[in-house]
Amino acid sequence: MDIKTLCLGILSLGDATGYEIKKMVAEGSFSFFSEASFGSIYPALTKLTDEGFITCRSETQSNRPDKKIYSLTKLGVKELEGTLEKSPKPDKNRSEFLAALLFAEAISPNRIQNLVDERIEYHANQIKVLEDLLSEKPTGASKFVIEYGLEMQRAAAKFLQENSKSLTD
Amino acid sequence: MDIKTLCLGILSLGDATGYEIKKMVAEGSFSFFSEASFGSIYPALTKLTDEGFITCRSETQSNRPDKKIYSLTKLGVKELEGTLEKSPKPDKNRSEFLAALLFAEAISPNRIQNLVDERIEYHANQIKVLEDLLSEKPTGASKFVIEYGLEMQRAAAKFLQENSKSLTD
DNA sequence: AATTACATGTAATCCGTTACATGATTGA
DNA sequence: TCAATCATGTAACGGATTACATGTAATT
Repeated sequence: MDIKTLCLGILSLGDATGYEIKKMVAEGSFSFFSEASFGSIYPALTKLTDEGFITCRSETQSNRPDKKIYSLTKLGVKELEGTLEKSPKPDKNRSEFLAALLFAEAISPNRIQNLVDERIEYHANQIKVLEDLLSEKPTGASKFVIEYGLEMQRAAAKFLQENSKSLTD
Repeated sequence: MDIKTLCLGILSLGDATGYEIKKMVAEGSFSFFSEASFGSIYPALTKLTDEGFITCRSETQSNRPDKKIYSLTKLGVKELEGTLEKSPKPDKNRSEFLAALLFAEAISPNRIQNLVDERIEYHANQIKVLEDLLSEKPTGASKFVIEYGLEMQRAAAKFLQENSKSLTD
């Protein structure tokens, strides 16, 4: 999913500024399947405005740049609908941990137990973050996505705990 | 993980040509956490050779370009060891499916059931692919990684089946 | 007859990050 | 006092994909 679609989608949930979009992508339920920096979000919003998919109104502020609040237009809704009709692309899961396991086997076998231990802690952290998000009582798809993430983290942690000994002996 | 490290790691499992590395990354147990195209693999191998981390011997073939078989050097082993000492970076999981769910809720709610159905089929396919890999009787970390992937796919499919109704009502 | 597998490599292009530029306010 | 939050935006740079270039042999 490109950043323009991501912005369109986030704006479908409500008006927002570029700064707010960045925050949602960095911290909210989006953070588990997407990333984006200011350097890509701001230009995307400008382009989407030029294309007529969103509009922008400015809110004057003292001591800092004007807030630019973006809203979806009817054309933008159509565009997003069109995108949603297409089948989502397969997931991209990139795990340095799994790669490290494969390579450590030959190169430094004594590192493996260590990698697994670190990983279990990693999952514990991820679970904590997701539980915090859940405690804010999200509803609908948002809740579903967070619970999905939680389930995946728990399944991964469980698998590690039950099977890691097969790696070290 | 950058492509140079990926090549180094794959070569730690045994000598290989660029073409073979590409195949492993596209089809083997690597395909579930990494990607790379010829356009990045060939230049990476050239660079690694220049840096002394791998060596290259050519095998003449009739009717097609010489096979260039790469091997890790001692320096390359050290380099890989150094990389493995560092903690792996957090996973990157990008799922257009999850994003589509969040956005479809507002824009085309009647698409949701459809998305979920497609997704269940997607998992079924992934499971088939992984089971095929398992049927080749891998061992060690390779087996572990494939079983890990299987477990994740099954957990995802199960979650969907048990919770998707909360999305549509 | 057409596609896939084999086998390597370069160039154009895209997409995105990082760093830079600017600057006030609030909390630790 | 130092970091973080708020707020936008551009330019340099990097990393990787796609398409191009070349050509045989086996399979469908």
